[in-house]
Amino acid sequence: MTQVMAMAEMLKRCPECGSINLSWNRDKGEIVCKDCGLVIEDKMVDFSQEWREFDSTEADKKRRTGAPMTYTQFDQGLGTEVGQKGDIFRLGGRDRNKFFRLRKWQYRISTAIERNLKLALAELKRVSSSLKLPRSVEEESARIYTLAVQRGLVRGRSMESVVAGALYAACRRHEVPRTLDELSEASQIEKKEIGRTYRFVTRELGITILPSNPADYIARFASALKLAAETQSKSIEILEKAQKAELTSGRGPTGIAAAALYVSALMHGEKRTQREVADVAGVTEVTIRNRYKELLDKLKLEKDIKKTKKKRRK
DNA sequence: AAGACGAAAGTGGTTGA
DNA sequence: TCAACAACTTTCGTCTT
Repeated sequence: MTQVMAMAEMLKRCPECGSINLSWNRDKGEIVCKDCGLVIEDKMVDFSQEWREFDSTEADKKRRTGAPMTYTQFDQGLGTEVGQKGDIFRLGGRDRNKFFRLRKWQYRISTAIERNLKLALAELKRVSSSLKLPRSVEEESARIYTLAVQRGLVRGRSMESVVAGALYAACRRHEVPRTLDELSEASQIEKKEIGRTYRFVTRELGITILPSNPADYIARFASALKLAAETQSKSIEILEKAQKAELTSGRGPTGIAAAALYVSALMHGEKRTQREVADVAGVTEVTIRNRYKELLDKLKLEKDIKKTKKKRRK
């Protein structure tokens, strides 16, 4: 018993520096150590169940309205079947005919959509869990997918690509950044295909997506590069300045985030090569260089890193 | 030798006629 | 539907450390 408690205690500590000063960003599925900046857990398990059941009596007491309503079940967890029970025998002739018709339609509609959704949601869960996406995003993407199926948007497209598109859209809406590359990796769908269906689905469904913010990527990239919290917050500062200087519009957000990180790493003497930063950000060194150069002349940051390049002549 | 830098050519997507 | 365009990539040669 004491062992269990000891383990639970350890989980609340940063494995890097031992600090207990952790902050948990539920929406992003990240636990961040406020002292050293390490992202301890961006692999969110499943926090959606708020009680535990030790036996069935207890389960019955604690459950409130049965299974939670959820879009990750094909019928949102609330199956409806027309007239299975005894109700029908209480109806007269005409009503009874109407009833049969309804039941037939119900059956047809549900089997067509249901078959598709069952498969698709299984796929969605697979991809989502391999990307360690938080539950809220999974829900959202399942909702988007369901809408897409109901509007017949899947016709002519592969189910998997629509699933990937829905996931990507959900990530963007929840400001849980995952790049197209990561989605592509997890779903085995080509990047451009995901992008295409993503645009198509969001346009058809009228989903508005805010342009993704480079700052959303910082925490994850910084953690992958093992950069200090100080460096991380500095790079966010840089990003804000860059935004004011209109350096961010039209550029790929990952490139900007990568460049900001690269610069702030230099400034704090935590040198990382362009190659390293480029790899975790999924862009090329060239892009980092371009952004980096823009940051330097537009924001006049030269003096801060002068020590590394002192006798450079134009 | 490895990293940083920049030029040139190619790719995929957006936009506007 | 097509062409112009911007952002980004790939590739490669040169310079710096």
